Amino acid sequence: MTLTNNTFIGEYAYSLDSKGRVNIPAKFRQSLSDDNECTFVIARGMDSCVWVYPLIQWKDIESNLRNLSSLSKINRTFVRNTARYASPSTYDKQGRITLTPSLIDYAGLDKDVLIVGMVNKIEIWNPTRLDETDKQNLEIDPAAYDELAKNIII
Amino acid sequence: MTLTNNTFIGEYAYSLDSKGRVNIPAKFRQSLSDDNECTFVIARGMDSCVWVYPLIQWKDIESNLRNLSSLSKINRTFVRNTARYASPSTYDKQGRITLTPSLIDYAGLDKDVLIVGMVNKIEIWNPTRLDETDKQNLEIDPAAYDELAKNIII
DNA sequence: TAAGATTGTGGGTAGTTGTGGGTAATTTCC
DNA sequence: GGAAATTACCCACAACTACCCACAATCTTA
Repeated sequence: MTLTNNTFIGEYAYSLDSKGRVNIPAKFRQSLSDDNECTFVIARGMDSCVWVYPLIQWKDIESNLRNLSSLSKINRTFVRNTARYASPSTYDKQGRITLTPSLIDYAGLDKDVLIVGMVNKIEIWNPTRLDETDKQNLEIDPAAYDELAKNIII
Repeated sequence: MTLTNNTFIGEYAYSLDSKGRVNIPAKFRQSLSDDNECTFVIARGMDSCVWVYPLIQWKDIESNLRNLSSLSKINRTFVRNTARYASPSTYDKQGRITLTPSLIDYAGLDKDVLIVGMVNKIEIWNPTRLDETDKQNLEIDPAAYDELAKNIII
């Protein structure tokens, strides 16, 4: 069975080895379209996790960044913060990508990691941190959910 | 793996040697298209860092500058400030470009430097100064930042 | 149920990359 | 014109990365 291309759902408990490699779940790899050339772009997530984009998805972001003139200070800051911690990573014959030490540190990753499908991208979490984040989000403003409900049918 | 040509992302901690040479990260060199003839143009950044453009990207900028009429004072100032400190630099067999003493001084570069991919160009920073700049940017108007983020799906 | 294929994990090796320094060619200045 | 300084080119080494192979656990299929 195959879902839509470049679409990721589900959760997997995998491990990060001593060389900073994590396996990308086979189902996720199968979902990757060929024009991605087996490559993801890893970046800082907005929560304390690692974001993993399919290459072509990232190229979209990149072309938006390219159109921001560096004359404006806010543009420079935005481009820098976005591009700085991003890097491409092609998976090896075993299906693993290599994370940078900087990202491992940022997300506080240890041996055991949780890989979460986020539809258009993938998140890599330290399980403990995800628990904590979940707890905080229980207190989410119900009004915000209502606002969201206007935009999405579930 | 091949990303888009002349596109630079990621952050690298490299060093400036006694001869004023810095390595251009291998990934950045691989991204350079052939028509650049292994040449960058180095210039003063708008923050206190060095900007490094691929040659053909710089040629674009030059032709934009050419279209600014010198009748306007702000144009004259802008063109002068941009052109004045710029100079081409071809990398050697080890992949290093040589910075001018003037630019090293301007960016306050020491032995340890941080190389940052800014999509269409590269920045070379004194790590301490980048930290300071980051802190100042925290005070940036969040509304303006959000506005920017709204137009880019990340 | 058993055999085969696939998937996740660990480690070894060869090639690449970053860094320092040396030498020859070129330029500058007296 | 010659000496000094600067620049460009080359070599060497250490650290790192990407690639390869091996194995065990899981899933699939006959």
